[in-house]
Amino acid sequence: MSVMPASEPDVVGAWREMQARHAAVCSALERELGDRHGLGISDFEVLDRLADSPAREWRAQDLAESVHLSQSALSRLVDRLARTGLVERCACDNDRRGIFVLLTEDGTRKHADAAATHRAVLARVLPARLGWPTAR
Amino acid sequence: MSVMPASEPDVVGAWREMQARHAAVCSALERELGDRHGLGISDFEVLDRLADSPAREWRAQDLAESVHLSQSALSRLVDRLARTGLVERCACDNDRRGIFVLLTEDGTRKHADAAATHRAVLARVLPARLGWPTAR
DNA sequence: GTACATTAATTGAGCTTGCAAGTATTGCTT
DNA sequence: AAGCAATACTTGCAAGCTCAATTAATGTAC
Repeated sequence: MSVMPASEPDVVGAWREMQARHAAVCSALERELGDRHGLGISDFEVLDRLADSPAREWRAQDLAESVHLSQSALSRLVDRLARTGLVERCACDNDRRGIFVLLTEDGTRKHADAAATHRAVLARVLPARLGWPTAR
Repeated sequence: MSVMPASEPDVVGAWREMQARHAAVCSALERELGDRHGLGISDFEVLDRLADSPAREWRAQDLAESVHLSQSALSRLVDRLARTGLVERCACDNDRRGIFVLLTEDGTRKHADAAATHRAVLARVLPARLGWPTAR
């Protein structure tokens, strides 16, 4: 089967395992964040970045990079979050091309609730396969 | 900030790192498999499962589970691959609800070409971050 | 052997995403 | 300061995905 020298790590096997774990975590997060809080994964990630920040605000482009989305996807995601009142767009006076995205009070509460679910899901399903340094 | 006991592994940090790695690998694979072979990631995964199999054929449902897609996504994916002649649908006589998906000659060649790119990309970008047991 | 639940695949509808093009602003070069 | 490339965001559009409903075949209970 394998043509690769035995000294090479099985990079394809590692990738398949990572895909499996990633899919399992995403599907669990999507379901639980969705059912319990009405959030998608990307929604949560954005709220989470904003909540991490002392000022609770980020430049749109930095946010996009941080959550691994294209600028266009992030723009529409912010639309949706703003429409439900969880974030606000805010012009930035230094550079009037850019915008700040900032967490509202509602967004802060929503994030606090969802973060508990998020951690619980991760703790349950992330280490649930062999091969990962599950610690302790 | 963190409310968790210090003995717990940083599951959120591990998840963020995994998302970053996953995104990097997917974007590199998407670009290179697309540019060089006209395949998307899911396309390649399906061809890869078929090529692995001694009979070069799989039941559609097993394929869906193996590549972490819904039945409907797989059905349409097989449509696309069949339309370009890389796989064929084949009724299975035991259970006439099901179908076999089987790799054509063209599909076999396409897979062999693409697999080289696939391994090269994985070897380049998968271990390219710290924290993974990248092996000796 | 007829009715009913279950399973396999397909189809319809809606959503999220990325790419490419468009708009507005900034900054560099002359 | 005028022109032009680069940057930040938004919008049009097409691709791919999931969920729910549908169609077809199987198996089970009576």
